[in-house]
Amino acid sequence: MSGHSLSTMSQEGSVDSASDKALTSSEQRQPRRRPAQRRAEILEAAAEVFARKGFERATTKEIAAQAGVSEGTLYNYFGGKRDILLALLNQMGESASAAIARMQNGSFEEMLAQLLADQIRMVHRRPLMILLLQQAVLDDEVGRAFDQMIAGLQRETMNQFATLFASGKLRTVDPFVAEEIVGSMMMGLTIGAELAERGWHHEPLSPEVLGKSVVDVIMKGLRART
Amino acid sequence: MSGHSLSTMSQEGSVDSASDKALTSSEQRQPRRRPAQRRAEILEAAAEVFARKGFERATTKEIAAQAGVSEGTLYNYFGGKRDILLALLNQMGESASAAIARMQNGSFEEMLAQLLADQIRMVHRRPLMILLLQQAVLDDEVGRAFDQMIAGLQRETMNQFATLFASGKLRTVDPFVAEEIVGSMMMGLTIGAELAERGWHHEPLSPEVLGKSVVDVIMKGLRART
Amino acid sequence: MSGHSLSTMSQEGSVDSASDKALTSSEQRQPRRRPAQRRAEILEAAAEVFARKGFERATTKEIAAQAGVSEGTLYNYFGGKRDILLALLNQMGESASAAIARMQNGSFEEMLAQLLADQIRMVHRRPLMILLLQQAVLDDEVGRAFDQMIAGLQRETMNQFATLFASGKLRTVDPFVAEEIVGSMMMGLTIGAELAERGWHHEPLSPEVLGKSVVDVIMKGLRART
Amino acid sequence: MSGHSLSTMSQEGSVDSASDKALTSSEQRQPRRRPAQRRAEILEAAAEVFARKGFERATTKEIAAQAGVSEGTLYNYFGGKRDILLALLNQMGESASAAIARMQNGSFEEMLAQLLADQIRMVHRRPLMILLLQQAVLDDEVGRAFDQMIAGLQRETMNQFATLFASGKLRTVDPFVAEEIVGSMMMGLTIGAELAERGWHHEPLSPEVLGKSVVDVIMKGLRART
DNA sequence: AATGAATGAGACTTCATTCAT
DNA sequence: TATGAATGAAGTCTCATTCAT
Repeated sequence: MSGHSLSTMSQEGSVDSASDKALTSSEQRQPRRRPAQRRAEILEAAAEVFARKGFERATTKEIAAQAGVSEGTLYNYFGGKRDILLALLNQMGESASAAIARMQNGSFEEMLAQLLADQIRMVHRRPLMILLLQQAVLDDEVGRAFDQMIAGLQRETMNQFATLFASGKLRTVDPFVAEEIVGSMMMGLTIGAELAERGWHHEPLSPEVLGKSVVDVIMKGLRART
Repeated sequence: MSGHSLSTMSQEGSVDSASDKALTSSEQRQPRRRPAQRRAEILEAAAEVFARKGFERATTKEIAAQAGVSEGTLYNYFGGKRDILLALLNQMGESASAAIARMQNGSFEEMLAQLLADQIRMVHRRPLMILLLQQAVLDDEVGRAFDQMIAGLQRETMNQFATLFASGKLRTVDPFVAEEIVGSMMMGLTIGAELAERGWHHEPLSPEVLGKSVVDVIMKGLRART
Repeated sequence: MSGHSLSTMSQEGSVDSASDKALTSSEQRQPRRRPAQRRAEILEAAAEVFARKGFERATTKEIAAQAGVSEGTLYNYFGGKRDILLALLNQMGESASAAIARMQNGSFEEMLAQLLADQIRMVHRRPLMILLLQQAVLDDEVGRAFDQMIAGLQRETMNQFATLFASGKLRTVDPFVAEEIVGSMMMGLTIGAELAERGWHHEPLSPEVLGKSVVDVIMKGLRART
Repeated sequence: MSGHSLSTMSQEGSVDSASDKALTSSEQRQPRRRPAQRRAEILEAAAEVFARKGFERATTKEIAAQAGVSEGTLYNYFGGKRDILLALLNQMGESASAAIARMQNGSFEEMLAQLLADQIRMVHRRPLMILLLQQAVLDDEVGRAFDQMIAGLQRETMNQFATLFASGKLRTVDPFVAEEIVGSMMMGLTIGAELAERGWHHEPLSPEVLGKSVVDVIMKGLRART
């Protein structure tokens, strides 16, 4: 995969199970709360606002309101708006790593299909891929964090490709081209999923069906004999 | 193609053949100049600044400086910053349409490869795909313009797929899935090309080679018999 | 003089003659104006607000209001609040230099008396010495500018002392101590003048009388034979 | 002395003899401690932070950290940041009074020299004179406290001057001018000492040497016959 | 008595847009 | 038509102070 590929950052799981988040704004003052939980709430709120408004147009005021805290409180947990984005990115990176680690069993095809499905689920939960791409490209530090987030995935697929090549099961395709194809496909489908999630034209295809079909076509194409 | 696909918006041709494009800001007073040319210069400058700073962070001041005009002058040609982006998008849409119209000859494979190569060239010239995606998603009017830009391409590929299906040359794959695959691949490769253009990790692959290889793999995969 | 001495920064003269400054706030929009004049008006307003509120408590809003412009306009002329202070300091430094250059004639006593009187007049016009001391001590860049402002004066008095010593007209006092005495006296009187200007206890003494008396005492003290 | 003169606020003595003063912030939980001591620690910490950052830029957070307590605790001992400054000022005033009371023996010259040396030592320990001047000028209540701090000194020197005049030992100089000279000299030297303490240019002169020389020159100057 | 999370007013600054020249 | 000074709304961030624990 070639740098722009993407990861399997899925279920954060642990963090935002708190369903009592929505204590919107009526209390005088937020009661004390476990800092880790408050932090997670802010991240969740930020994800929501970022997805809706983009990074620049998302205001700290709105993030705070969404999180049900005052604006100043944000700065007790994060250095600033940009830091919130970075924290979000790291959080996503960690769950991506966890998801990859959790996988490692079936065939290459199955693995790819699963990665793809994870991507699509992730984007369903947090349609932030386009925003992250944009910020990664504009802000070096975000870029680095974004890179790191996808590094594991990239390493994994590359390893698998190496094995397949060694076993002669792929026809003569430049392995970098193969990598590029798979990576681009993932990126493209992820973007597509985000657009679908946002109501762009078509029904979102089921992650499982789509993942399986796409991988099937790609792998058939890579294996085909001339 | 499924809504998020992308187009062949390539050579604007008309606009920047002018070799005096790089008149960044030195002239004392803009000599007489055809308004259309002035407009094109502003668009060119805006594309450059948008690519470098993103939409929100690009300031009208910087665009004006890059175009070698004063800030006020921008408003003699465009309604505002957002209008400049829309104009840019329309300009790109028009050249995409022109490119598609110019094409229509070879096989489906050749056509796809050419579309892909066009995309990559376009992104090389104006690495704005990520920005446009982001703005399209955030701003309805940009979204509509973006959609329109890719509509022609989408229609065209869909037609071709229909023909292929009718001729029984594709194996049993849901045509929407096929469309999704091709569209996603294009989107993914375009994003990849923009990232490469911005120095992201790998050498940019040659548009021609990449286009051909990718299309070959995809079509083989779509044709393969079970 | 020993580093903390101070200068003869007096009449800016040219700049703020504009008596039409007080076009307080009724117009829709400030008409165009010669930038240099607008700049000087802002400096004048800032001096006034700084003197009244101190640096930190002076708000850009109040400076703008005092100058009769909008807040944003400040930033067309200066990089920020701190830059306004630096500009003020430089302006004062320049008039101090000019005042010193204009002087160079009479005896050492006359010169000192004149420097002192200048100081007191300066502080009468802009009671900013205490503020400048504080900021010079807290902010390196202000410190440097402050230093530079007094460098000329320091050099001048040191030269004069050297001459007096060479001619044996001063009794055996460490020249650095002499310098310290004169410098401290100037600083102390300047502070005293600022306090008086601010209504601190006593009537402000006339610059001329005070300058003459003080210098007389000091020089008598320095010349006295054991 | 003329209002702006300054005092001999020297060794607080009682307060910080405690050698555990430097308990910056390491203890886990403040063990039992006499409230008066805790108060003194906070004042000490505040002095340090005020000297380093100025009054406005000193944050309660930093003062608390420096004192090794939590922010909230500050408010158990003081009404607020401003109150801490006032308490500090009063503390300094008290030790100044004590120092004056302790003195009263030698000649006028000796007394002046000692006052001066005290000043310089005080500023060495707490370089806050400039800050206090600034705040005294901006805040009426601080101004009053500052005034009170120097009132004793002022009274004392004025008395001495009256005696000297009565004895005909001073030549015909307006007693107010004499007072102004001595007061200004003290203020000037104190400022100079603070600047030196802060690394401003020259080596700090020894308090004793400087005090003696300065007083010698001044008194000679005041005594000189025409 | 001590803590430190929460608050929110208000500071500085940016920038798209307007409009007198 | 071109200019760029002026505007002011809105954004990010700071920090003294409060108060539940």
